Amino acid sequence: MSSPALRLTPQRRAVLDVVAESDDHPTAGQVLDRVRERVEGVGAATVYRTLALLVESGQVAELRVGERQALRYDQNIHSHAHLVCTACGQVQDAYVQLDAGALAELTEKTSFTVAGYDVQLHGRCAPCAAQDNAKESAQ
Amino acid sequence: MSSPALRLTPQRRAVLDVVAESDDHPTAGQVLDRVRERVEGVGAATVYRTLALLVESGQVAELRVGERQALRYDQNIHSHAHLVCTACGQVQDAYVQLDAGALAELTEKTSFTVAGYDVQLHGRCAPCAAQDNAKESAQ
DNA sequence: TATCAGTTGAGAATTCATATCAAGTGAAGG
DNA sequence: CCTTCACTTGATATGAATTCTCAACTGATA
Repeated sequence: MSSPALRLTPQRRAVLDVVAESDDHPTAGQVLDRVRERVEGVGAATVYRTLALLVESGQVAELRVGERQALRYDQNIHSHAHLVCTACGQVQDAYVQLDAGALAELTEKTSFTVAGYDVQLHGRCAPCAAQDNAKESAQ
Repeated sequence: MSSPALRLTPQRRAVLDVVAESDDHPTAGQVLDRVRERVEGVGAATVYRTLALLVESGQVAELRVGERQALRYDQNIHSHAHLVCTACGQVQDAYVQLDAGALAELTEKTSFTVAGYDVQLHGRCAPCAAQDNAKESAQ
């Protein structure tokens, strides 16, 4: 019952690389596209399976964000915040620390073991906000 | 072009009531089940439509959380945090404020207009944490 | 070289959510 | 009281994302 011999196949290597090199929080579909640019004929199932493995082993973070459903993947596994533009759907990283004291207090009060957190700030990115203003004054 | 006369039908009333009385962040499917306990034969489309209306009018918050996909709905529309158990998927409320100063600084640095935020803390709820420990010592 | 657990890709199957559309409903005016 | 018409509804079709199934493939090991 030692380690179950996980193989680092070309497909897995490609998924790993694509995620590591992406800082735009790609969806599984986008990862699939990018993987296929490197290795021909990779199946969707393989990419989904590999992403699940990476998430399970803590090498990649899974993000649920934006107006629509698709999950997104983040190579930054440290707790951090995401700025989500509700107009264009773009997601960018941000750093907002939660107060450690408040977290400790929370843990004590709720007996919930906090492993990490994700702060999602939603609003408008600069370009979309500008566009909004333009539209508003045009009316 | 005055108010488009939104009718408060029995179906809508039921959805409204169900959400207002639920503090477990039900998914749309769960809302549908609960609504059907009150009003027979309600269609799924009606519940989805009504939930969308409620979200749009700001009476209900939409949550994207948990291991699986389905959206969840929250009758608590004030900015608050959610403790998400990564083992059982349970979601409970928590109160963790973001530092206003940090937010202001962020807005300035990124020119991102923040409309609101959602803090998701993930980890294990007390029962699941206990189960983990039990399993671990059993090995 | 035979074996076998681990992997893969195609396609089917699921799940969640939204779109379509004909039929139902009720308020307002005649 | 009856007609009209905008608003609703529910069945069903549709669509997107994800997972499942399974036969074929691969490579380390005996």
